[in-house]
Parts: sequence; structure tokens; C-alpha cells
Amino acid sequence: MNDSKNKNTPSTEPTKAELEILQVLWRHGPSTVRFVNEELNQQKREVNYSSTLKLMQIMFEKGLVRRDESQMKHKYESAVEESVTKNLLLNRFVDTLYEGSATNLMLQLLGNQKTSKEEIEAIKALIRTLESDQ
Amino acid sequence: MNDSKNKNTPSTEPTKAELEILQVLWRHGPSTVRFVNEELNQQKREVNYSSTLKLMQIMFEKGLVRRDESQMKHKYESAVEESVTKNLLLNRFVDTLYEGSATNLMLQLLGNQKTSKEEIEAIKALIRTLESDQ
DNA sequence: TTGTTCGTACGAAATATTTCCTACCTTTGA
DNA sequence: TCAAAGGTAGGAAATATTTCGTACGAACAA
Repeated sequence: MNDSKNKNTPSTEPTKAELEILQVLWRHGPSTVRFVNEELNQQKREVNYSSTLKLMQIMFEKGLVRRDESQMKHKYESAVEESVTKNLLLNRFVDTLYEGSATNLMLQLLGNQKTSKEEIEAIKALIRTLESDQ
Repeated sequence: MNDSKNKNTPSTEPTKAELEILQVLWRHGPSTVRFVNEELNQQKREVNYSSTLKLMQIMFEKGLVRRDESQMKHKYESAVEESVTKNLLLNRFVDTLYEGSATNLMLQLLGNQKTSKEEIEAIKALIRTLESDQ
């Protein structure tokens, strides 16, 4: 009915910085701003606490995250499902760069020196699994 | 500041709008601003001529495109190779969303309803080809 | 109690990106 | 010749995104 209110299909795509925060929330579940900020500083780059706070407040307004305000230290959690969001971004990516063709993307991926032999082997194994499933 | 001496590894990633222009140049080869602008208007969205011009001038300054100024109607062409640029963006994408694992991306791709059965079949065929190549 | 620490809220600045207005020059055709 | 059409250059405005300063309240320890 109304796609815009569906929690799992955000009408707006997360920005780069927002995505970083979502990753932390996806990985660790409900978290305080402090925790997310420390995680970002450790995993990514130096960010001021109030920058992270501001961003998470904006994300709250956008509906990208929910928050539990019952405690002073608010707990934030993602309001968008990881797989759904990544799917959205992946589709956009494939549409933009590969004319919507996953095959084209695969070609690039498999011919890519940064995709290791092990990765390629794993992909092949995955395909075999899918084939035997049918 | 900008040590983009290597024409095929731009130090700066193209922005969204820049990428749209690059796509036109990759597809059609050296083109005038007028042509690119019309192409964008037809394929993508309405853009004012001077917006396209400005963007292409900025891209020229960044080294993303070269131009032939011998004629009044300058001819612009991409200064970055399509496959190299796409590879760069793809790697960034995989790193960001899939922890650098192409396998993870594959899982998403194959489980994706927007990836048609034909696409999956094509991917499998591709894998089989790669396997028999070894 | 009182000062320090840690939390939120929020405005505003800093950046990055995109868009378009305007000046001015060249080409073209009547 | 001269106006119209079409080109480039560049400034500046409009947006989008990110960052941070500061005010102020709550918690806590001395």
C-alpha cells in the first residue's frame, strides 16, 4: 500500500556516513551513541562525538533508526534491515554501472585481480550448491 | 595536491553526476558538450546545458576527461578507462558493503529477486566456462 | 553540597556537489 | 553588415552532506 512507511524499504538511501553507522548497528545491535562513535573511531576514522550524535539524530528523523529513550543513554537500533538495504544499494549499483545486468558485474568481479582464487573457488562452490538444490 | 599522473587510476572517484557523463563518453567516444547534454536529457533527466558544460569543465580540471580545443566546439573524451574506473568503484563497493568479500556479494546477488533466472543461468554458464578454462 | 563527567539538543559552519545566470566571443545566414 | 544562434568561461547560488561548538540537564563521586 504505502511503500514510504514500510520500515524495510527506506524511501531515502543512506548517505556514506549514515551507512557507516548502520553497519555498526547491524553488527552490534542496539547501541549508544558513545559506543557507535568509538567503533567508528577504531574501525574507520576519527570523528568527534557530537558529529556522530548529530548524524544519528538526523537518521532518527529520517526513520533510518529507532531509539529507546527510556534511559538517559539512548539506545539506537537500525530501522532498516541489513539485507534489504544492501539489496537496494546493490540494485542501484548494478543499474548504474552494469546496465542492470548482474552478469556484467560478475564478469568484472571474476576478472578482477582483487578477487582472490579462494573467493572465486567459493563462488563456484556456491553455484554448485545452488544447482544441486534445484 | 592532485597527483593524478596516472591517467587510468584517478585519485578522485567520479561523483554521481560525473559518472553519468563518463558513461556517455565511454559509450559514444569523443563528444561535444551539446551532445552529452542531449544524451543526458534523453537518457536520464533534464539538465540545463550550462550545468553539463560546467561539470565537464570541472572534470577537465580534475583530469577525468581530456579535451580537444582545436575546434570551437571542444571535443571531450574520457581520460579514465571504463573497466579501470568501474573496477575501482566495484572494489570500493564490495569493501564497504561486503567486507571485501565477493562471495558475500554473490550471495546477495543470487538471492536477489531482481536477478532473473536467465541472469543466474548466465552466471552459472560463465562459471562453467571459467572452470573448463583451467 | 558542589564540581566534574557524561549525556542530549540544536544551530551553524565547513565541505562537497550540482545547478544555472551572465558576459562575452565566434559562426552563420539573410 | 548585423542580428541570431550557439559556443566557452567563470562566478555565484542552491543543495546535500558532514562536522563541530556550545548550552544545558542528569548522574555521580568527594
